[in-house]
Amino acid sequence: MMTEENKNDYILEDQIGFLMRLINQRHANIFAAHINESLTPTQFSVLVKLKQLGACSQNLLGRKTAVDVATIKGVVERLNKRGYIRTFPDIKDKRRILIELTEQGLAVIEDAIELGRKITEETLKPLKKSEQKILLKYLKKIT
Amino acid sequence: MMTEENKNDYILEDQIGFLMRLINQRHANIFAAHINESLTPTQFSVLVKLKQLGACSQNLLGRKTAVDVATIKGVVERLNKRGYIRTFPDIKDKRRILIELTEQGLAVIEDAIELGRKITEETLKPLKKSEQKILLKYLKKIT
DNA sequence: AAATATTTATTAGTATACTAACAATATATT
DNA sequence: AATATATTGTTAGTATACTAATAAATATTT
Repeated sequence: MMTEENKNDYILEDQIGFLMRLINQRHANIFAAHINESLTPTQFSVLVKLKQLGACSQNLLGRKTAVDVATIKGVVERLNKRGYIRTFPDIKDKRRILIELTEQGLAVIEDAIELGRKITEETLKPLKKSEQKILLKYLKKIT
Repeated sequence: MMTEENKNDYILEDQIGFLMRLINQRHANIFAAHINESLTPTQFSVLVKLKQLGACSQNLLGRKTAVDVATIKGVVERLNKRGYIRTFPDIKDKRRILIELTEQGLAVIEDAIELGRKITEETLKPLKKSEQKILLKYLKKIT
């Protein structure tokens, strides 16, 4: 039987979902403080992946960065408008829009990646190196 | 000096920020699968905290749930429209709007909390109980 | 008491993040 | 070849989540 005590022991601050939201907020702050070119974390991820993949479809880019099809459209639109990427039609598949980094986009993301290392480092700073490894290992398991 | 290899070893999938986004997505899916009353995680947090605090200002409620002032307004508006909370003016401080759970809201959140336990459990399921404790401990440290 | 600063709530604007419905194209099946 | 299925991209709608500017009320300082 459920006692009064049991009923009241739901501590919001101990729940993984709530904790993740707090950490996301802290990470977003650290991110914004480091990144000069005012990229969002999502835009950063998309540019990193685009550098790694080379020219690819909007759809694939979204899948590789875990950005859904409706969201990737706006992200690509804004990065395009700012001159970091360009788009062109795929001749072999008329459904597709191909996307690639511009020279400027490449320069921006190469700089940003170096800042990205610092962002990760600062986010994990409260933990020892050994603890950081364990944390990342466990986080990957619940992905 | 930075070698070619060093330059290319930025693995997006190993970064805390990217991992958190993936886990948030998985958690949101688990959350939506369990919660009947179609609450969002944010709405859930707000109702849990409101139950715990009792009547309080919109501003305090936002601070206690880490929802900023601009966002809490919409959250409160929607919960109000659905009849889960009611608002009334604070006589002692005319700036404030006080908020409290309705009977319906209390019933909804009491049910939802039981589901919340299962949501946390399922999110952490890939880890052993001992690993879960360590993960939460480390996550709290980087909050 | 008057001036200053802080707190609370609102509004407008931007950027994710998702669902659902849709159209166009490509692929697989019969 | 014709039909059915799957993929790609777009659009509309909802809900966070944030910044910055504003207004009203309260608290603090002088």
